[in-house]
Amino acid sequence: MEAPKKTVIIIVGPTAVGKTHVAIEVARCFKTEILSADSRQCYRELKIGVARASEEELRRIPHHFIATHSIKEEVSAAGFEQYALRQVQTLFQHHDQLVMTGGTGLYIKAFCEGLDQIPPIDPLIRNEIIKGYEENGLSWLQEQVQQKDPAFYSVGEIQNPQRLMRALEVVEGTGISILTFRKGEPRKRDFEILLIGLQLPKEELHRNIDARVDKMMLEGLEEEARSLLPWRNLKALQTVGYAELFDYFDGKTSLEKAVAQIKTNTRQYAKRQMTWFRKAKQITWFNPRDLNAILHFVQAHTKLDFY
RNA sequence: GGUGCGGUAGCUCAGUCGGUAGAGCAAAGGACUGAAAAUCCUUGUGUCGGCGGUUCGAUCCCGCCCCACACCA
Repeated sequence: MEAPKKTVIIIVGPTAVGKTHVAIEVARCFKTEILSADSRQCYRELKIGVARASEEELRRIPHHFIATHSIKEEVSAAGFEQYALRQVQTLFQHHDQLVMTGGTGLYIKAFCEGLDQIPPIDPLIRNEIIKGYEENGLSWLQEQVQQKDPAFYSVGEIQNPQRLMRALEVVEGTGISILTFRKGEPRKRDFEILLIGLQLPKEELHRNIDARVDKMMLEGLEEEARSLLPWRNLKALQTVGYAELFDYFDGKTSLEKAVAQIKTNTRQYAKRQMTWFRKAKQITWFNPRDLNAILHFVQAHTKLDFY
């Protein structure tokens, strides 16, 4: 008899839809562990504002990539891919199924299909580019890219500073266009992937978001944000729930308005997540309250692999 | 009660020296390969407070009314 196929059950969906709860129930059902795919919950300094699972939940089911990094470290989609693949190999030694959950679509894509390999870029180059952009603005960036990587400039998003800066650092660091690295061919993985999407009617999701933001404030988000104020410029703190409170600390708005802004920005974030996930055709969608349906679905699919 | 200022998009407001209007934000849709809770792209939205008058034509000018705010009494 063949060994059972290893499967990663991936649970995706917009923020505040109820991924954490469903993931824990699925993991409990299979007596397995959870690998988070969340670009902000991996930072140990961020807790309330990123809706990290509770201490009790984390104790009940082992989690990975939660509070494992510092906001001072550079975490990226490519870094996550490496981390997650390594983690999965280790965990598969004791489990046939693993649960992955998170709202960062790019991280999940990186895990499932892999990103194209691009050589590491000297941080000095990156810093010079950031400095140049901050001092000279978008038009300077555009001129640089147009000059050094005309191929990218003609097809890329030339209004998007982040894309331009990446293209620029790659040509400067490697001597060739970022386009030549982009094969876009999905990598083969030696395990099965089962994609589950969680979805709620928009009004209900918005109510969840509002309620959760209010709860975060009661739990002390303001203090958490205040303690992180010195690091506000780090990439990890370009995050909904913190950036708005920094504005309040600056005296730019009232606390009430800052909280309302957090709710609005969270709704916009959830919308962007849905835009991302909707185009992934392999996802089977469920209402997070239909736990039984989800468990049956998972069971049916993992059992098939035993034949 | 009087005087002043205002009532224009879901919100804040700009504007039309009379030819039925526009920004920002919100919203909706989309993109996404080393910042992705980031970043970027696209797109509406209207009895221009109500009723009359003048005019070929009024959101704009005039009259009355309603509402809001401020000041005076």
